[in-house]
Amino acid sequence: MKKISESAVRRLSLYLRLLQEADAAGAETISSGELADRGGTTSAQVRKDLSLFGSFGKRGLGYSVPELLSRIRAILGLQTTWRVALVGAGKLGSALFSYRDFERRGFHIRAVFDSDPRKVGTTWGRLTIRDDEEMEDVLRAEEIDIAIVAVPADAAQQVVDRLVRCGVRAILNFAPARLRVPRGVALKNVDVTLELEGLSFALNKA
Amino acid sequence: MKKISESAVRRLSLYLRLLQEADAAGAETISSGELADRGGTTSAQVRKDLSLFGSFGKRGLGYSVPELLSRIRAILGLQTTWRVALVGAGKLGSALFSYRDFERRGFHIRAVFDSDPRKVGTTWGRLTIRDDEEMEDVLRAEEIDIAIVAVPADAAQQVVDRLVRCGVRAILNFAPARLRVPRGVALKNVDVTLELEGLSFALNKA
DNA sequence: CCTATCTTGTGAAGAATTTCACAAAGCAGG
DNA sequence: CCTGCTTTGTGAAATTCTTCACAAGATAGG
Repeated sequence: MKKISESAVRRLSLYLRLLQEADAAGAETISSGELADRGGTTSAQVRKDLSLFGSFGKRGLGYSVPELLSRIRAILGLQTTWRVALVGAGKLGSALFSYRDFERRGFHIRAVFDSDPRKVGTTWGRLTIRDDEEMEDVLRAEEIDIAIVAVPADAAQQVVDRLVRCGVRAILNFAPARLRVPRGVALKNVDVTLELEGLSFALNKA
Repeated sequence: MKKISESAVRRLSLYLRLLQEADAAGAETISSGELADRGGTTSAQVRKDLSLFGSFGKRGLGYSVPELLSRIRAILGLQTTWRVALVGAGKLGSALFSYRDFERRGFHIRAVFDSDPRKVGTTWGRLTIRDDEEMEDVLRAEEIDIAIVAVPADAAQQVVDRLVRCGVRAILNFAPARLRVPRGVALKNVDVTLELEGLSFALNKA
């Protein structure tokens, strides 16, 4: 299969959200132009992105909202629910844990870890915070697919190494650090400072 | 001046962090190759990125760490401290508020807003949470440069409109929504669900 | 001063991504 | 069934971004 660029995947994710909104608003069909307007891109871009995976529209009519929804869900692998572990039970971990949107979109948090003995054993909702040392057992028992790393930067590489050793193949990292993972492990970074610096650049330039 | 791509700016931000690490480790000079290795890119990319803004290195020697640090800081506009407002005093807002790294990097939170009357008036450290309605006065009094939006998706556009009306020209949005801002206002989105969906795609494909 | 060794800065080549533009397909109305 | 209007899917063109490759500057050692 062709190589799909990261930006194309991001846009698919965006289209998915726009389609959900259109669906909730009762729309039956939607055109590439409408998707483009709402998503801040161009109709040609929308069609190109979709054409990477097949042809889902009807000429003259546009796309069926429910069909395109389910096509994109299938492309993104969102038809199963993913089992997620959260590493780091600090403020950020807590905020992510109680963010209900994940659940709604099929990302279920099944385990929480922290290395601080004062936190280990306390409960968050239905979950008990486990010690980092228990990671291997818990990850395998819970069949975790994806890990979210919300620990300080200087602990992040160690945590990631352990996750990889335990067989986790997708990691979302919030620590401001450039992490090494072996080929075959997907890693995404959310780096807020970096985004703020991007804004600083824009302000500085203007 | 040439147009600078968003990815180039992100990389500069990354180089800055790597340089800070190298500086802390006592390095006097660093080569494009070393920066590339640590940053996961190539030496040619590093040199191209830097060459967009000038020539800061010495042939045969590499770059002076302190000099390159201060050059990149200047490029990114990080020599002043930026005055930041946080809109939304929920869990995420709270986590962002207590993230000490922002302060250290020159982003000072000077105001916190929420629309919930039960939160308004309570204090977070040295700051009192203000009502959204007070935004205009407070933003002008505090000379806010950058706003961080951490409110639910359905409130985000309204908040952004108000911020823009109050003269804010840089916004970091955490709500899962595609927001409209007029030309001249810089907007960055941090969208965790989108990143998770990217991981889902990677897992699904493999 | 001369040679050997680095490493930068940068045109030019190459790759990837986005935009253009249009034939083909579908519908509506007569 | 024909005409007019719409919107897709997609090669080709244009643009943007990355990598290559090498001349030229800088140092060190003799």
